[in-house]
Amino acid sequence: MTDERRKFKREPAEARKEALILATLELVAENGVRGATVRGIAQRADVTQGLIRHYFSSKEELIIAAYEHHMNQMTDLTFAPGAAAGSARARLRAFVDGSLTPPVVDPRALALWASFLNKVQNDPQMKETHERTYAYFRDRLEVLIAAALEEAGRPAPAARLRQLAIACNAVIDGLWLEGGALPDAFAPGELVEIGRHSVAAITGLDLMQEAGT
Amino acid sequence: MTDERRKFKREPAEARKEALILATLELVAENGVRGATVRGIAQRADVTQGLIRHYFSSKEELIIAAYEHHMNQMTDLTFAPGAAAGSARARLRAFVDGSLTPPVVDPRALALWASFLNKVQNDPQMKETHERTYAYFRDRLEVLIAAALEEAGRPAPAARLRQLAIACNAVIDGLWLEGGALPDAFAPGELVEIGRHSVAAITGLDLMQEAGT
DNA sequence: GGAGAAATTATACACTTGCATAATTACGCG
DNA sequence: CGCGTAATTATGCAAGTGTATAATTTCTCC
Repeated sequence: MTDERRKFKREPAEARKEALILATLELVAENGVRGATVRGIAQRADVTQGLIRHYFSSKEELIIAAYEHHMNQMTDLTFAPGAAAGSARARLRAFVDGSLTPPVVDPRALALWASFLNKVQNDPQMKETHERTYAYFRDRLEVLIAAALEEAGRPAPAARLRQLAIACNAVIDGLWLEGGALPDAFAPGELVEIGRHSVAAITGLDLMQEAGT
Repeated sequence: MTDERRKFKREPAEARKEALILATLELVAENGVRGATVRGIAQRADVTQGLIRHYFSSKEELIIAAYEHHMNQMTDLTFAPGAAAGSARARLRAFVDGSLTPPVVDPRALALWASFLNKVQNDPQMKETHERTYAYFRDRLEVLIAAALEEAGRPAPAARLRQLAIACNAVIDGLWLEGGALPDAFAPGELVEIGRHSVAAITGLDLMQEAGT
């Protein structure tokens, strides 16, 4: 007798957990946190609903795990590209480019952000993850701007650096938001071009020329 | 016999509808669209749940009515302040100020935006309302920028105007978002100052001096 | 190959949800 | 005043929710 029709297959714990988390993110993006039901998640991950309880002690815990997974992925996607670049100006440009290109700019990413917002504001653990990630982004951007200004021979005081970082972060966030909300409203590369121009105008740096070592 | 303990009071239809819509917006902001239950809305509006069916044929219809009410209010709040101002530069500055001051910048407004996003992307009617409002904002901003540039003796071609409007809209949206997400992270007036500086830097216009006729 | 343990499924339960329908109540109008 | 109509409440229902627990199945190890 062949076991070809065995009723299920055992999987390594980490793989199953990740599959459940990915299914959760899909459904949260499509239907919001409350719309991502335990049964729906199980179906999307090709398991029965009972299994979720075996890996996560509650739906709440699964949601939190999914949120942290998503935030880590977004961070990696944003900072991976420019890590190796040479000049501060080139790294700043790489940061802008990475933040305004798929898969960071993406309807699904925006939907996830919006869906999680409510829970982020209420749940202390998720709030902590959110604020940490946000501070990480903005601090890193501020350091990049400071280095690029220094490099250009025009260092700026801390108070001004803070304002520049807030402004550049805002324009990037705004473009990210609009690119995700209206994917067809912008030509390929248009967001990057506008983002570069805007950051350049705000900081007074030249981000347009390609050579950057 | 005094009727002091009569079990309910009749209200004009419009007043009751608005009360239900306001209660809906409260709950949507707090718990998301799915978290805003018919029973919760009725309780918040001090009626029993059956009454909702009397004024709205379904929860869906109530949600759509609430969304349109909210969008209209946001539009009014943004454009009312600067309508009467004199020079184009002053009107542009009033637009920036209005967009970056409470009650436009507000955690509740951000929560509503995020909560509605999912439904906006799926429901055609809500999508239409959203895109119309968004286009109205950006077109109006583009017209303001065009007039201010003209006024300053530096008219710009259409393609550049489009990019300037997208960029300015993005920085305003981004600051609006961050002000709503982290209300305590910014000093009063700080967002307006950063917003003015950023729009000024992007467009090359001077928005800082106060006199504006 | 077969026992033991862990992964997975199957089933059940109490609760909430939106909606429908019947029963009351208030209030204008003769 | 009292009658009728519409606003409002009261009650019920079928479907969906998260979670708990029992029943199976797979796989490892000897």
